[in-house]
Amino acid sequence: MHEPPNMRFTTQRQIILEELAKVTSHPTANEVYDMVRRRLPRIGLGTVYRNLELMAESGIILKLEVGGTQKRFDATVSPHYHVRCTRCNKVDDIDIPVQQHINVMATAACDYQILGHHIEFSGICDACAQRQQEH
Amino acid sequence: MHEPPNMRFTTQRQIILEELAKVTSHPTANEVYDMVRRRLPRIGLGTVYRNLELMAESGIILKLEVGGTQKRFDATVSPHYHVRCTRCNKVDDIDIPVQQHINVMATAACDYQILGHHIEFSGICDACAQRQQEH
DNA sequence: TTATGTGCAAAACATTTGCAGGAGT
DNA sequence: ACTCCTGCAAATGTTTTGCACATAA
Repeated sequence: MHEPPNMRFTTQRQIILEELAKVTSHPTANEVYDMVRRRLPRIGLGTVYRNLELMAESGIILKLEVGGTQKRFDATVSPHYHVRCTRCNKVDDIDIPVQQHINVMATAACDYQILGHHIEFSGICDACAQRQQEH
Repeated sequence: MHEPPNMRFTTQRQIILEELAKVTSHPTANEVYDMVRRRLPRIGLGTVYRNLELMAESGIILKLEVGGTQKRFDATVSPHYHVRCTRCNKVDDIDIPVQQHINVMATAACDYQILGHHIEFSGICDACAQRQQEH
């Protein structure tokens, strides 16, 4: 495909990555923008989008195209899946060892050259389930 | 959750569903709009969006929130997964029998109440693979 | 008759892009 | 110096919404 482009080590890039690595949530571009703006008040939203995109392309971070309207970003690159709460839209990691198995089955089941996959679970998170019980 | 609302049987609704059922692709709202407009030239794009949303909520059709910028719709409700070509963005069905297995594993692996899941494979479709070979 | 649905246009969002100046290498 | 990057603002693309009129039940 593509070699990572000749990427410069700018303050903006560094701080975006640092802020993303600080959280275990899976923030949207706008949430990253808010976090980064506390340290770099003059940064532009476009810069955040451009850098998240670039870093995702070169595999430094993960871009999640999960349900909902906005894309989300994740500093954890190692393979894992995601659960999204259908009530509050929170996204969490989930780790089940089926990666290989599923790719093999998929390769057998269609005439695509399978490159990978992502599983998105939907469910109700603990907090939302309890809120429901309280009534 | 929710009961299907009291839904009327309108011409627009019927034709949207008919057109969606005609194709095996997974059209975007705008593509559905184009198909339907051949038969109902005065239909509004808003109407198409409202109806696709309503029918998805009541389980008549499937709304796919797959990678890419637009949502896609599918008249096939029975459980199946999807492959998306990373070159041309085409989406096809793929059927592998791992549904149960995966839900059970996920339930054990997190504290969400798992409701379901979707797998999106990414790969290169036949057409794009051949185009590459030709050079 | 009356709640729901429709067409139209505007609004709301999310994301991308053009450009002139700024900063890594 | 020479690119690549940034801030800003405007443009784009997708989806939602307000409203007055139409229509299914």
